[in-house]
Amino acid sequence: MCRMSDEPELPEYAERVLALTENIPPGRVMTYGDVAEWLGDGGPRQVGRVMALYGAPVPWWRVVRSDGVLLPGGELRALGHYREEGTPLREAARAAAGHVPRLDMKRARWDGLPASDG
DNA sequence: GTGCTGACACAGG
DNA sequence: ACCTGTGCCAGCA
Repeated sequence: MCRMSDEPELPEYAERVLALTENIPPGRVMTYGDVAEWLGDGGPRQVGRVMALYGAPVPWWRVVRSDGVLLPGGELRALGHYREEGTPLREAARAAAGHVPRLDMKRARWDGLPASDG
């Protein structure tokens, strides 16, 4: 009822983002924009903020950029999980040259449906 | 209110 | 592969 000022949206929105992040099946990923669109609120930047602030306890590596570029600093950790979960990566011969592999968004992108195989 | 910044997205060079 | 500009939403000085 008499809600004088707006509530802090940090737990509300954050919890939804985190819930969806945990909802993402192994071997699959969602983009920041997809998460925002799936929730029907906020934008990719808000999702990014939530992940940066509260994404620690959740599989944050399953939320990536549309480019498929791994997070700077967490690339090694994320890469370990990807290889562990079998997430489709674009591992070209370049990877051996010292380049960091990117995600194969075409196959790794998840639409939010539990029965979605790809 | 204004301006900058950010785990973003897309188009162009 | 690299950088630039624009659009987007929210937080902060």
